[in-house]
Amino acid sequence: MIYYVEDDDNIRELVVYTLLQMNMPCRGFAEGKAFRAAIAEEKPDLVLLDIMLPGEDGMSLLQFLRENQQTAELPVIMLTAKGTEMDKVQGLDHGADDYMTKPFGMAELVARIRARLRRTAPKPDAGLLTYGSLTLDRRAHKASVEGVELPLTLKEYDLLLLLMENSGAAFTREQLLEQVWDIAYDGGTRTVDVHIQTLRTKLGPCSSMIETVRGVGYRFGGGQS
Amino acid sequence: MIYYVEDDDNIRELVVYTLLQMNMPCRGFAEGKAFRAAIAEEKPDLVLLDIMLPGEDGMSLLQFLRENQQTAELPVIMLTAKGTEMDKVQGLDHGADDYMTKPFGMAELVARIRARLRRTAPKPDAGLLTYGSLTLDRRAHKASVEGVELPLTLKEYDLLLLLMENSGAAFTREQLLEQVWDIAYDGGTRTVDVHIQTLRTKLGPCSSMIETVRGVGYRFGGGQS
DNA sequence: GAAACACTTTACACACTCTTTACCTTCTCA
DNA sequence: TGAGAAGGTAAAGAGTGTGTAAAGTGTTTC
Repeated sequence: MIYYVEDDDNIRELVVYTLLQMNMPCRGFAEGKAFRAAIAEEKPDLVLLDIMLPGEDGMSLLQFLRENQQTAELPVIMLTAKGTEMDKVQGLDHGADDYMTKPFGMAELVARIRARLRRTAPKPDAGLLTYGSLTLDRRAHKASVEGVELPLTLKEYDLLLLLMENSGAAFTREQLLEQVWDIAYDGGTRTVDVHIQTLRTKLGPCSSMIETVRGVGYRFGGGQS
Repeated sequence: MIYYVEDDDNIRELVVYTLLQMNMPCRGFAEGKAFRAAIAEEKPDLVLLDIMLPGEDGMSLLQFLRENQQTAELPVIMLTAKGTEMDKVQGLDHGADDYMTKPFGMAELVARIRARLRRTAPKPDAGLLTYGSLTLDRRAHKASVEGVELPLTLKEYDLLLLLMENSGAAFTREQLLEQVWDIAYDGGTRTVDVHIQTLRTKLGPCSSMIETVRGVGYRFGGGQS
């Protein structure tokens, strides 16, 4: 959610409309009071501030945001007609993350907003593969069922990882040997079967997630992620 | 430390000189190759990139930075003569954090650099990493268990720091060698194991915080911070 | 120049993991 | 329904990885 404080109705509505079009939830405020009230209720992901406002100006709103712990880290972009270098330096040094002068291009505004949000966006669960109550954490290199860590060995982990990464896809024993073991298929070995077996045992309630594809090999899950 | 890639000697020297005046350590590079070499040796806190360079252009340098885990999070400001809105949008969407067009004012550049660094700067208490009764103080460069200082050697400290900074993440011996020792994996060496061993001994009651991930390497803590 | 210290290498033992083997169960198709 | 094929399961030997101690190498300090 983006909050935008701007007293000029035309500009405000144009920007709000554009952002909504770009799939960026957004609320406009004509002056500081309503903005403060909204901030108290819900924290946005980013704030766009005009500097020259009737009553309380943007600079003091910025200061207000920075002084409160809850909002001190919010990305703020100043959006204003005051365009001298002094103004920009002052805005940035007061804690703004970016400073754009009117008239500004919508595409650039959106790009700058994205650049800011990119930094604050929570990392996309880096390396977590989840399927039902089974979770595999690549970062920590471990798997768990219902929050309980599974004591997987290296090959078991690699095998489960490969299967989960390609959930729904069936693998032949040959493919599994090549990708997990890094060796060429050497004919009749039951190694894969044995590892699948121990994996299933350790998975407990989730053991049925590894399905046998008779005559072919194995597959993880039904297909939905 | 700030790295600045710019082929125009006059501009580069002017900027470098100004930044140094402002007490911002800075190194200039005339082209991508020297820059890449420097990056491999030491990571800067921020990168200033010109787009139009002889040989490899700034955009591809930006991409290079973003693709490598070690540099993916570095703040990057593009600094260029290409000033159409399209150029800016392209630069920002490729992962730049800011985009300034020449000619730019030095004061504004410095203000924008400060704004970026403000975000990445270590938080006031970020010098302290705590996990249970184990505390590591980066500022003082020492660690303690239950308030008692541990007599760690340099490598032991670096190793513990890396592990604690990435609590919950599993590292291979190879990664540890590269990041703590700054050397490429040379095959069968047990150096890491030995250091982990001495670390564990010194950690005493906290020795179990360093977990062995069999077949992979080591991991600090269970994952919760 | 010797002592102290940090770091690396080496060596060995133990424990765990992997693979093989053998036997059993289940499924398929004539 | 029965033979053969495919997969499940258990156990044991082979193989590998890690803990640990101790020796070796290099650097700093006095």
